[in-house]
Amino acid sequence: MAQNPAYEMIWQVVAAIPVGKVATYGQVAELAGVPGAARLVGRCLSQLPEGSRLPWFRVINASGRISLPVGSEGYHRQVKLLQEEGVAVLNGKIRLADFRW
DNA sequence: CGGGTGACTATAA
DNA sequence: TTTATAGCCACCC
Repeated sequence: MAQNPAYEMIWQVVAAIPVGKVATYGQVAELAGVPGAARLVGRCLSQLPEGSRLPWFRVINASGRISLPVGSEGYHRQVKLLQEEGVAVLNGKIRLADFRW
């Protein structure tokens, strides 16, 4: 899929996010060694195959919200998966205590 | 090399 | 709190 090292790093970082916690795109980018490339992270996740084991749902934007269109299938799935891990999602916002920061 | 794009961000109004 | 704007980075024509 990605021959590009940045993508592999991103996947590695996302896979390292602990269960029950979330991280922002910007933070993932930084930890992946490509600070400032938050958009790259989003691009990377958007291209993930559906059956991927990557915990993509643990990645949210800097506002503590899900970056998928509200009401979309992906949005709904992300909320469900997060709540199943104990991450509180109220009014579309992830509880601050669930962030890694 | 130039221009458009996106699951982003920070800042200003 | 919401909307605009302007940077951001890598990718793809």
